Amino acid sequence: MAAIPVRERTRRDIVNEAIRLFGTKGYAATSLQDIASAVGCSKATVLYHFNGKPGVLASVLEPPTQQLAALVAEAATLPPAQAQEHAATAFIELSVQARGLITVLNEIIPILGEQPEFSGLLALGEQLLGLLAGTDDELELAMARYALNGMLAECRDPANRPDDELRLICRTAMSRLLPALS
Amino acid sequence: MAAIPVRERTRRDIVNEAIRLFGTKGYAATSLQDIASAVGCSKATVLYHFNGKPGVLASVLEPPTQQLAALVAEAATLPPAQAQEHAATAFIELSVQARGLITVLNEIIPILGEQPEFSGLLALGEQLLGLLAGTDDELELAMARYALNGMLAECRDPANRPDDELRLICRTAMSRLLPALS
DNA sequence: GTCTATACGAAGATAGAC
DNA sequence: GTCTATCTTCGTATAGAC
Repeated sequence: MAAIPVRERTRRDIVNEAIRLFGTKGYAATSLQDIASAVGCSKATVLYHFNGKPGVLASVLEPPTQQLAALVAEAATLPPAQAQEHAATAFIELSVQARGLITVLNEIIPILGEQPEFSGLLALGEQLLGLLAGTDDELELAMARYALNGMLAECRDPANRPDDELRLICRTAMSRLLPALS
Repeated sequence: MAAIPVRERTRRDIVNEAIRLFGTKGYAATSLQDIASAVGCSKATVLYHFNGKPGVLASVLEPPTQQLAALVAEAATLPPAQAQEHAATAFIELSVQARGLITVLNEIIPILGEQPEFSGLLALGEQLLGLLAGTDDELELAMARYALNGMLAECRDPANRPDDELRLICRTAMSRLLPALS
């Protein structure tokens, strides 16, 4: 097999440790020194590979962002009613599987709008809201936002809840908030 | 009229500026130096009057905490069905009126459990969940949590939305999530 | 009692040697 | 590409003037 370039190897190690630390201790409570120590390098090395702590965060959130983009893209190919159903089901699944990072997402929402690195994620969130609401009505869009934000919070609350229980709760709440859902 | 003691005057000034700054910039983004500069005193003076930055936050959150305590106490005197209705209506009103601080609350939720100064607020939140759910059923409790967390997030989202619009959204979401509500 | 001045450790970030 | 050294600012703590 081909050798992995040193550059990519170091970057990957940093991202992996950051995922682990952000998911357990949270974003704010994890220092660059924590990440550097876990990887076995210096703070300066982390900052050489990434554009500050937000840069590390952006790389950590990249995979789930890609998954969300795929979700939205696939829903766009469906007729409205099926698009709503697909968005709801797939987003619940995505959230349940990325629970650790959803906790991080909750933490950084207040600063999400300020960092241009996350404008893509914000835009995807807006598209998801439209898909879930299935209409342009302001009140229904608000219900979709309620559902999304409630889900983000629910993924955080009890850390060790069975996935199936979390799925049931999220699905029930979605069905109640969005009557058009089956 | 009686002269205000210097001690209380300084404390009040600090709390008022902290409320303003926390509400606009957020808790983490507001430094003790910011507060001290706004008041016109030194950092050390702030720390003389309050037990660190969390101490300032505790004083800032004290009025809404008292209001929440009053809400829960009054609901406890009512029969179950009316208690649920009262909890929902009064909590929506409390949240709408304290929007700026609700934003702060959202920000500090992850660290709320670690600071003993806020254990009272956490306990009140649990009691409120029980009142809203109106039952011990785990799923309905989760729906109440969903409603509460969605509301906290909704109070944050668009800063300059009319109060009445926010009330309607919160009320609609609560009614859908908690079918026992009228 | 009330406040100013000062100092400490840790954080994110940068500069420059190797 | 990685390091050490350094800078600034943060929260925090203490000594001492008034």
